[in-house]
Amino acid sequence: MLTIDTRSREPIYSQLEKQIIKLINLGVYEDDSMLPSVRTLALELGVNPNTVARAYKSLEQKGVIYTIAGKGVFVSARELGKINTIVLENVKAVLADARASGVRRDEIIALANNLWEDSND
Amino acid sequence: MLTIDTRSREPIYSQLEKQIIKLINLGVYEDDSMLPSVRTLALELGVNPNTVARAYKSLEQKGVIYTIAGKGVFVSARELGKINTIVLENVKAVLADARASGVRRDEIIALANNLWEDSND
Amino acid sequence: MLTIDTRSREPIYSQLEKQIIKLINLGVYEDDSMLPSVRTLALELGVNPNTVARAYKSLEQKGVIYTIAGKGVFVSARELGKINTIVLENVKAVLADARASGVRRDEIIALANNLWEDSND
Amino acid sequence: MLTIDTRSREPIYSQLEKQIIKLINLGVYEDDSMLPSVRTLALELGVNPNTVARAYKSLEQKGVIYTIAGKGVFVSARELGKINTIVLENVKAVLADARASGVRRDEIIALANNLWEDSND
DNA sequence: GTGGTCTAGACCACC
DNA sequence: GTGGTCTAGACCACG
Repeated sequence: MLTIDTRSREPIYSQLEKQIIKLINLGVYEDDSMLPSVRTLALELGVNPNTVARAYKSLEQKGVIYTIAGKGVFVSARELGKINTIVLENVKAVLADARASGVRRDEIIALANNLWEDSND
Repeated sequence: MLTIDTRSREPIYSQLEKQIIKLINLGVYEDDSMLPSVRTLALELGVNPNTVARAYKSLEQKGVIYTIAGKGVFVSARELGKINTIVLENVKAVLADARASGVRRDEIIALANNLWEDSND
Repeated sequence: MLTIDTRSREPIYSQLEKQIIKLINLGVYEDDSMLPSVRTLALELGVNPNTVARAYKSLEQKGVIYTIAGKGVFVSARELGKINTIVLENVKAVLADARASGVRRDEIIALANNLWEDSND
Repeated sequence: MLTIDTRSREPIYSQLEKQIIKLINLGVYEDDSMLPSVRTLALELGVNPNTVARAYKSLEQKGVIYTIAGKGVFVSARELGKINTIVLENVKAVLADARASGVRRDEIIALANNLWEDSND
């Protein structure tokens, strides 16, 4: 389910964060269900447990998951698009950057229309 | 003209790259005009000359500028939105990711309208 | 009567200790009266019997309760604010720390008034 | 200046956080001055650099310090008792605990008066 | 030089 | 079994 690209410049813990957010958002991980344990996921991905723990901890601070020491890590009840907000913050930063580089609004909109062309939302 | 934020998380050389791209994109630096020398710019911004050199080198690899040894650094002739393409590639990747996480098109458009609200393009 | 929050960061056995101390302090559990058995309480709270036993053992070491093998667990005769002393030791250490950090007395008093605002003691 | 107690149950990184907050609050570390580097402090205290880095990172998230990668860690400009607020949060949690254990308000106030007896604030 | 990331272990507390 | 803390290293990016 989860995959990482060790050759990417993006830190592994950051890749994990994004993917877990995605899976929660898509409903693959349901509310209050337990996520893979730190050790299990680390073994599965071939990375160090510390790296997985770091991703989990960061997500906990964002309120996406909660941990019970000695029990496991669980999905927080999803509040009204809370996770969406997190994802959009990232997009916003990139768009602000693009704007600062001289990109025009219609270029962004064209890009969005292109990417979402086969969907109705 | 050029400013940097030493406290930002973004590397200085990267900030420089973006700003120079923007200025070229806006026509402030015209085709084949000379950019400030490494030493001049470094002095002006109070940063290490190596940092400026790095930004110039990276821009050269992207085909945005070219250097003539002993002469200076110059703006490459702008081909149809070539620079834009570079910037937009990054945006596209992020948007594709957002879509995969369940973000809707209208959320992106709202974001774009918000960021460009005080401009006409 | 006793409740625990399984999601809290505080260990369950510790939550139990505090609550039992409170109930004794308030006179709900009177001197030499018997506390619920380990098994009963564990069943009632839905926690592991080991966890309840640990709380009881800790309280016994503090002299708050005593056990008679084969009989049950009982409340020790309360000596003049003995239990309070245990709790207050912890508070004192934290307050001393706060003072060393530059916190003023009136800030502490305001905090206390705030927390006890709906009570008369 | 900074000391740790490796025998304490309190995590080293947490001890460091508190002490650094204290020193900043007392003005020992001034605004925008650089804190000891991760490696330096780790060597000085005889702990692992990761442990010091963890304390710094946590303080950064609280807005107490800021880091410039490759440069160092610096004290954030102190805003109106912002740090005080952090310290008081800790006190508040302990007092709430004490209240739940049956401690009365006047006991806390007596304790405060006792600790601050030789000061006028 | 600085901080950031990561590995490969270890021991502990909790349940 | 679980997560939390910590050590002793390593390599990288930045300036």
